[in-house]
Amino acid sequence: MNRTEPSWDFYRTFLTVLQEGSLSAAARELGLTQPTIGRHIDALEARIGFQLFIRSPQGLIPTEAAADLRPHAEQLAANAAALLRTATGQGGGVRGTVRISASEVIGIEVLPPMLAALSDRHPDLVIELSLSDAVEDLLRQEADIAVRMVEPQQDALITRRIGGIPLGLHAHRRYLDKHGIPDKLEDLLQHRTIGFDRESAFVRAIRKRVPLIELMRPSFRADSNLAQLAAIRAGFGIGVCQVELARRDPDIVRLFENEFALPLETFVVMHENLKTTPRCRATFDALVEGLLAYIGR
Amino acid sequence: MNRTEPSWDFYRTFLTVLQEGSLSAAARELGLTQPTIGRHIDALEARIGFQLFIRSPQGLIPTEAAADLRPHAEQLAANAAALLRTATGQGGGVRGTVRISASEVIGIEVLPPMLAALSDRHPDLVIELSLSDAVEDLLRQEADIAVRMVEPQQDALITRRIGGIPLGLHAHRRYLDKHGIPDKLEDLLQHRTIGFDRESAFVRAIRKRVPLIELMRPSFRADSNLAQLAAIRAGFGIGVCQVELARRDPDIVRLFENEFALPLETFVVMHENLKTTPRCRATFDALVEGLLAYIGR
DNA sequence: TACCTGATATACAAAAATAGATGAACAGGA
DNA sequence: TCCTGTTCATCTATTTTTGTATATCAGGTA
Repeated sequence: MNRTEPSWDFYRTFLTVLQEGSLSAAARELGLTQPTIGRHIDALEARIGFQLFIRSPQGLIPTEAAADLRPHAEQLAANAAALLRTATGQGGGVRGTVRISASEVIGIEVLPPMLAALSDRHPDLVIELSLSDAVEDLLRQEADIAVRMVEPQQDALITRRIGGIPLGLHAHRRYLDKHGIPDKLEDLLQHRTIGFDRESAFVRAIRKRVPLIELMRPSFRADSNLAQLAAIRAGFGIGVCQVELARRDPDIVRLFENEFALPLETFVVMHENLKTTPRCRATFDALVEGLLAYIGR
Repeated sequence: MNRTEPSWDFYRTFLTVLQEGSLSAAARELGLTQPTIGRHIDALEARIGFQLFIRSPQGLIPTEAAADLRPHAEQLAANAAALLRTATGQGGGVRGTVRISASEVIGIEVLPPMLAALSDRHPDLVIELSLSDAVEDLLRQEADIAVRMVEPQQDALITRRIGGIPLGLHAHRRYLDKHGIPDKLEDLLQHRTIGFDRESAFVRAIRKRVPLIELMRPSFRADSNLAQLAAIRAGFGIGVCQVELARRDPDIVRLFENEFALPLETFVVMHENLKTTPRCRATFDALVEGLLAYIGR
């Protein structure tokens, strides 16, 4: 076995081949050629002493060893991207790329106006939006700033609590005209409801507060809150969404305003390392300010 | 500004120059030549559009921009190293390099026999020991497995609680012969004591349990528990150390066995990604078993 | 079956990166 | 003051890497 460290570029090539599934596709992605990519993989395999891919005329099939290495390579790529972001953000003033992670609903329904205003104030700022709920994003540097619904535990993260975004039960007037307005919470069992596909921490929290949910059999299940919101807007049935978003559509009616109210705790989070970089500082402050205004403080 | 991503090797070169302080030294470190290193830095600077170093005949002085990029580059290096570790550990069976992080005392006084036994069982296993108390190590992949005194909060970490390592007040017989054995806890105020230099979470925990400590003015202060242990062994005065370590030296006497006993909670921690890799699994298990035996279960 | 499109592997030429040698600038010590 | 050891910058030859062109193979489709 060789003693020298392989070129870090080989790792990038390796990851791209994993992602693309073939030497040729990776070559297109990286702006290199297929023989070059092939040589990189050959060199890496020679160095670590194991085969990473089984070559076939249809492409490259990753071996188990390659799969084990994949998370490391992905993290390497995330770090390299983060480094490049801070590098291009250098030079004083708010400039460069800031990468924000938020849930789908927040990222699509809530943030855009705030980000537009931010962009107006800082023309040199490039905003990337990553829609994801994974809390790990920040630590793995896949994002600079995150809007999260659970409070992060890590010391290395700077967290600003925004408060609770009010959630409520809603349905479109079209649905209610057809199926009637439920009178008591128990009536919900007779209605078409919109619920979650998989069990998540958030769902468990709802269940705890409103045990009735346990009994409901949603006719429409989706993990994506955005899809649920779309289903409500389409008059599919009764579901949970942000009160503020529902209010935007005059045809959406809030149900059981007194019986069902769930505040969705919200936090803006940033990695400590980034607190001095102007672009992150400015974005962080803008998000905090915008979200505070959004929940009506 | 260029659009293409720089070679990841440039990041490695950049970090090495930061660490070594000169192009020439970095070249020696990396097994390359000084002109090559210089070209790498030039290319990186051209790409990001900022000067990273001020060249001088004494070496390269990093600019502020370079300092901002440093943590990212360091993490990149840690990830690359982690990737290479798992890569060399491939192939079934316990082989490759495992990197363990532990506090100084644990790493020097407690772990070595366990690690020796582990190494006997698995001759192909290479063990790296990193002495540090930083909890972040695992997430940043600077270590595969850690022995920690605080329970980690992260979901991504696999944690095994070992139990409390008993701590106690100790002094060397030589000291006691000269200065007398304190009769009551209050007498400690008249003695030479060994304490911490800086305030840490651990120190605060001790203070809470034994308020008397608050009043003590240690004549010997060190953050390093190892240095404190050495001071006790040298007969400097009265200090806190692991009961088990003190027992090894027949001339060290435990004081106030009933009045002062502090269990030091201990955990073995591993990143979830590594739980299937044989070398980490075997090391994790060996550490858990060894430490359980150490605290006498 | 013939043909087209995708894939990898190989041979050779072009391009790029590297090493080596040399010069100039600076710091420290005799 | 001069010598020595360090640094970085520059120029050129060489090595390495990459790209181009081509061969080969597998799987659809007319």
